[in-house]
Amino acid sequence: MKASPASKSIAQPPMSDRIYQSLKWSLIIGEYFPGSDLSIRSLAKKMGTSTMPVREALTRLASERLLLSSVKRSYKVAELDPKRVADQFFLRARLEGIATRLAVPNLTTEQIAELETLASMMDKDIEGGSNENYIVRNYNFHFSIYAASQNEELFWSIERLWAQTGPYLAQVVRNQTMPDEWQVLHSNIAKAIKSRNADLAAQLIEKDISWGVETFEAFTNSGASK
Amino acid sequence: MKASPASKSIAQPPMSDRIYQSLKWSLIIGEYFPGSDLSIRSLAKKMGTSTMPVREALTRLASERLLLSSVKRSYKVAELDPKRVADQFFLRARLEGIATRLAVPNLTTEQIAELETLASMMDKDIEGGSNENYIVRNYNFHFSIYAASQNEELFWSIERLWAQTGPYLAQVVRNQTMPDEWQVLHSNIAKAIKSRNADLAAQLIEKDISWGVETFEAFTNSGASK
DNA sequence: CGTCAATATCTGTGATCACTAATACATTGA
DNA sequence: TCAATGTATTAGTGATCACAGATATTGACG
Repeated sequence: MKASPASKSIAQPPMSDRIYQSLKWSLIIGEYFPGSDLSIRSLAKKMGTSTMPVREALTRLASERLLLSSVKRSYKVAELDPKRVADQFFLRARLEGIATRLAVPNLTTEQIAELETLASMMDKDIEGGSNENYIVRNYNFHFSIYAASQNEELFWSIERLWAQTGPYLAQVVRNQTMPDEWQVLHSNIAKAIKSRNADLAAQLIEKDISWGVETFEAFTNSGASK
Repeated sequence: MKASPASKSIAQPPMSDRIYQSLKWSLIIGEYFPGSDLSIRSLAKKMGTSTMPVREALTRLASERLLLSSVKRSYKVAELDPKRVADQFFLRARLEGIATRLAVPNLTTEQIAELETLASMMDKDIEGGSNENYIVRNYNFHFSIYAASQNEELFWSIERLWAQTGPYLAQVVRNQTMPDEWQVLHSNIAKAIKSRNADLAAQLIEKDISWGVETFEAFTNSGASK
């Protein structure tokens, strides 16, 4: 890693990239709700740029199926659709299981220690009801594992799915108290990884994801589906 | 459904979309080689449009990791990288296996009959050495199966991977005679589906994909890697 | 004849404008 | 009172221009 190449400015990434990343992250952590409209001009105004880079960011997100582009009307987050959400969580379970299996032998003892501290902090987040912290730590926990799979395409595919299921998370989880059963789940995953039991770790990860489908069914059956 | 709103034109999809689809298909069928440069202006000239829609198409493709956008230099197809290609084929094998397992119970007898005729035509393509036809029919064969999985996200993920591995195909396969072992492979897949043996079908699909890794290893070991 | 610097010619990026289509709302008619 | 219609607003799309950075070319000098 060498010193900064540019002489004067710190060579920021292109504006369109920054907007793209920012929006993607907002989707992942559930800042946007299903059905939300995202207009080019209003976003451009908010970000203090022209419409061009915003438009580029939105077309990219739509191309990755993270947003919908209605024919001539504004870009929007997909509406909550049972079949679609089920498909996405099914894929997540498979891919994240695969990634975990690949990762277990690769994770260093330092990385596993970090996972353990993260897991215990997440337990505290659940007790304290701080959903915001939990969501970010949950992302970090999972994706440090998936990064260790050392398969970039796999990592990217999973992150894409998180961005797709994020708005669902916003709708269902963000304003609820988290069930106690979630406690120790991530600690157990860390434990399984520590003992280098790839099958168990993958199994637990898939179980962690299955709550999504279950919570969703409970959610739609309760008549909350608008 | 009312009459066409526009008085003269048939409401074509946006130019940027058409360019995007066209380029993606070119990638899938291996028309571009690893390392190829794709400049906005030259493509715009070739397509008879302004730079704008081309630029949009290219940023979308780059966002899906189908192209690379070098810092300030033109967009390009990724160079052949053993690790990367291996990762992609690994993922393809997993995802296409999953899709096949889901698809087998869903495929109608008519669809299976179509798969059988496609398979026999592919056998003839191999005998006749018509790689071009084989490539397109191979796409149709595989993706009629994956469509029957009825999981759009899965379908899309697989198609994305095909677009990523397409240029590799262009480099390695396009100008070679196809090995005889490929014969009957797809017929066997169709047969397994017909007998509703999902496990066997998935196994054969994964085997069909594994040639990619093997051929690649043979290719790189032969010193052909530039 | 070789090396290096100046420059000309690409590249993508971002801003601005013109255009068409779709929505919202008010006006008008029955 | 309600429905149909027309208009104003707002949406994304595409073209054009200005700009900065990277490469390739060319020229001069050692």
